[in-house]
Amino acid sequence: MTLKKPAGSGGAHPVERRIPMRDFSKSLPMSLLRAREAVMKQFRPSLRRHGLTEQQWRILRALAAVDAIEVTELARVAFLLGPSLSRILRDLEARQLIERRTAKADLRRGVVSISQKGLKLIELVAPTSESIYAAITRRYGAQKLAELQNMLAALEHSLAALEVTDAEPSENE
Amino acid sequence: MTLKKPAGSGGAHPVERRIPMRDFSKSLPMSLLRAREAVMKQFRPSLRRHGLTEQQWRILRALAAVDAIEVTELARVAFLLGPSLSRILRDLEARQLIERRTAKADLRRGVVSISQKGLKLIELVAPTSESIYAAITRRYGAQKLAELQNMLAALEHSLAALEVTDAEPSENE
DNA sequence: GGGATATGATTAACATGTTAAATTAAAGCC
DNA sequence: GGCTTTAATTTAACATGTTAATCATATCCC
Repeated sequence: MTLKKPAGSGGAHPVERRIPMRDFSKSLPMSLLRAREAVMKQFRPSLRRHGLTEQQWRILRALAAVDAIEVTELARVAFLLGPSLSRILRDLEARQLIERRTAKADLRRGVVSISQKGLKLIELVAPTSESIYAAITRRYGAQKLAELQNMLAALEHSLAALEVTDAEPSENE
Repeated sequence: MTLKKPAGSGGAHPVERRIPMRDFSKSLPMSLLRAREAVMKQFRPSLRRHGLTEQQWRILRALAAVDAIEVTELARVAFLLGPSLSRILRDLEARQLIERRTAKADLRRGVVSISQKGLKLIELVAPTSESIYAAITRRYGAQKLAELQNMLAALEHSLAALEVTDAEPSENE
């Protein structure tokens, strides 16, 4: 709280503050960030024990749900940018958790699938993961959780319409 | 969609799939991640035009609201881990957007404040930022937005109780 | 069918996330 | 008062986020 000035406590020139702006910590991006971090904090230790990062786990899970998938589509599903995905796939392939080939019809496209070893790893991690998810659901309430996810989806949908409203007001080039 | 196998299309051994798990893309972490990304996508172009990242902007905003603040407290408020904050403060100081000193009472503690130059930058960015936030609020609905934030805060609070329920079920000791 | 253009994927470069280790200063203890 | 322990911050090391550039292949189009 303390809003007093040090009154010449360091030699540097103290500054007048107070620019009218929304309370920073209550902004929507911060609310979403904190909420997500609170959730992921529950999962990370278990993933880490199995040598997986959050993103690697997302990829393996996405792959476990299909027979094979193209890299671009995988990026969309796992919500990763191309460069991140590219690096992670390189590592997962080196660990033999996934397998890759190229599409016969279009040599530019890569096709990825999970390996037997990858499936075994998923089977090892999934029970704990599901258990944590269940605990969260119990704690917060299944009903409320569903409602929250609806509201999040609605938010996403709302903003898809705006889409990068570019251009500065005062910076006429 | 297509769930058929390539039937010997690459030489590698195709794999039996289907491990029973929640639909990955509908998980809470993914919902929160996508929602946040949809929001930040609106802000990033403007910040970028002013040479700021999302995190740098968080720090400057936090600093603009106080006269001075200790590094640890700043990390808490801006929701950044120590190492990230340490690097960013180094850069912001080099750009003369902030000023640092050490607490007289405890030489371990760093004290940070925003500079005049930093304040000017904030004044330059804030209008666009506020305008974007207003547009989001209009689009989604102020009422709904408030409710969403309440639910996010409640989620955070719920999970604070759980706090890292460690220990694997099948990995005794 | 060959050159311009577009697309899928990767690489490059820099910023941050994440955990562990190192560094420096305080506090506690005897 | 010196020694151990604790605390604040930074550094180290590696993984990912983010944008731009590169590379290879496809597609267009004349």
